[in-house]
Amino acid sequence: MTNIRDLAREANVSVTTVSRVLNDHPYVANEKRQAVREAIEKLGYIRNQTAVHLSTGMTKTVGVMLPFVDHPYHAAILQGIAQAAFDASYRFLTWQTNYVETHEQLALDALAQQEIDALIVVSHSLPLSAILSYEQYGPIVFCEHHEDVAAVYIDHYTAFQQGLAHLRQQGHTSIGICLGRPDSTNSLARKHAYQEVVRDEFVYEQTLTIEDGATVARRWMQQKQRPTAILTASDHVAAGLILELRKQGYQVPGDLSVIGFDGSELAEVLAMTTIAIPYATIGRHAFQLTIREDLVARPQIEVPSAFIDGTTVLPHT
Amino acid sequence: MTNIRDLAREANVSVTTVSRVLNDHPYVANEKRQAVREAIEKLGYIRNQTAVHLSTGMTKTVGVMLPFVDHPYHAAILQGIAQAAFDASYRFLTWQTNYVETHEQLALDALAQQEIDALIVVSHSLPLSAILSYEQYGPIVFCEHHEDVAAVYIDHYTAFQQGLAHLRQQGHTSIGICLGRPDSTNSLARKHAYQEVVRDEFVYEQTLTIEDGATVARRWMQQKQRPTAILTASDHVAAGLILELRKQGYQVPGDLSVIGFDGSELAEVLAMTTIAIPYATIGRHAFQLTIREDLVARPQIEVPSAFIDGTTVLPHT
DNA sequence: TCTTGCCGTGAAACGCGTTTCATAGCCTAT
DNA sequence: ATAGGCTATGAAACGCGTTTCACGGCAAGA
Repeated sequence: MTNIRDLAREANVSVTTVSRVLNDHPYVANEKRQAVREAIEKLGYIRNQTAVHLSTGMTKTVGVMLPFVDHPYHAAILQGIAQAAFDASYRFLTWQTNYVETHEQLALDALAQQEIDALIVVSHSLPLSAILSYEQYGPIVFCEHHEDVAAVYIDHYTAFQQGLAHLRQQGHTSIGICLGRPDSTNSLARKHAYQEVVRDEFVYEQTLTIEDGATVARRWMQQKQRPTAILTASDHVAAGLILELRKQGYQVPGDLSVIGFDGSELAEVLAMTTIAIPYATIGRHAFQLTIREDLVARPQIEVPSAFIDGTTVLPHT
Repeated sequence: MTNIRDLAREANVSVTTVSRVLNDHPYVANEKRQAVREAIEKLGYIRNQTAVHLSTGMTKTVGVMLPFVDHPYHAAILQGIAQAAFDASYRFLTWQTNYVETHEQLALDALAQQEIDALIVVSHSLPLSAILSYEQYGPIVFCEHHEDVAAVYIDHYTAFQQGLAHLRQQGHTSIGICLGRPDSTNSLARKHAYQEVVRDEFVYEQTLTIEDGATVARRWMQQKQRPTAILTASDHVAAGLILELRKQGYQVPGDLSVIGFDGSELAEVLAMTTIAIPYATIGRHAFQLTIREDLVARPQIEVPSAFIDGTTVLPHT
């Protein structure tokens, strides 16, 4: 592998000058610049990025801590990160944690070990304080709302309120909700909005996938006391719920009104009533925060959700 | 930042000994090992990974070139890669290329610049030869079948044959297919299987998403000459097709039989007839190939597809 | 004419962990 | 008694690009 010292020798200049040419520094005479370029061509030089990283103390790489890369919600955020990182000539390393704390720890270690310049935490299981103690090593941005932390988030409390308000407006009083991990930041906000207005609780927890939605459908069918409407925490869960019910001969929204959450393609093709979340935008903002100068001020960005009226809610009679 | 020279001074040993302790090399006396450990503790030393990378000439990182991180098919492969990489203590960098050649090039550059040790090409737009010319810089593994290239793939020709055979067995003679990018390796194999047995062609191209499936439905509804069955290249396209048709009052499989492709959760909840592909397995194998000693032999791994009988195909009468 | 100030260039230090090579003590097999 | 092998340790080289600092030259402003 030829290095810049070889180039310097070949072009009869110092390594400093070679470095300047490589980095487009202006203080290089045209003939020397030319000579260096020829040497690069002749020797087939390729810059060693690792050496650049060590020398500059930056890797131009951000880490992403997220539980699953193949769940639609997380993948959508990842896509936003990928796009913004690309635009800024950054790369991103992904830690798929499955919510296992020791795996999350590895992403934090990478930050401390200067393998990444900053970390985006999409969702986590470790306590917030444990994560924040690594802020000394580099910027950490969250995709969930926490006090006094750099974050880009949607207000799940208000979003759920919107959904609940719509159902109550349609005359529903017996309303159920599907949540993901019961103690996640988002679930707590959702449950909060729910418990404020609902007397008889129907809470289905641990619902993340289409299959989980189908499971909720089966549970609902067996219940003596049933809600007349269900607000879910994801379009996929809602889709599983709807499709399983229809498969079993029930009517949606005739027998059960359903509201999704995400605003995915799946919701669109099912003409589902849902709450749209701009996930890619969250990812983009999250990345941009990591490279923002004023990150020490721990900026917070709230992105809006949008209620989308579809055909999976009917007035309760 | 304290470094190993600080540690050496603090522990009264040489940097070599410190390095040995850090790497669990056996030739270190217990007292010295202990002294170094105490120095690490006292000074709060954290290994600089970038320096390790430069020194060893390895990054323990593989690159993944793929068009989209948020499409189910690619995300599923990514998930397999993530898992296998994790198990081997590797990391992975993702290049989301959108099939733009200049973006694909960046992943190749990263390989040449020693930013990654190996590259997994999930899907590409650049000519094969252009990609292979970078093999001199490190292992390259494909997730598509190509002659004389390290690859893990499924036989799309045979998989499609299976689907077509099933439809013909059910009496369908007027059969359509949905393809993704028309000239991709996979599409060509599929078209090949199709054209071998079908006389009147109904080929719907550029179908990748649920929405695209809905679009196919609308086209189908307007056609005078219609196929009685459609074989798709993804469950999502099939789902869009099915749901849109049902929304418009058509019967699936009464009016149109549909076969999906992927074996996704979505297919399951729709009880869709489909062809299951173990995408995560593909990802895992692909990663494992990158670190295989005998990669120069360009091993090929074919993973099997499985026909799944569902409820979206009826005999043609 | 003298002081600034910018241009252009290079030697050397810097970032930091790993690895090679030489050295020395000690034990075992011959 | 001696050659060979293993343990233990450190100096120095290595991987390689960036950056600081010092210096000479030249032009513009005082």
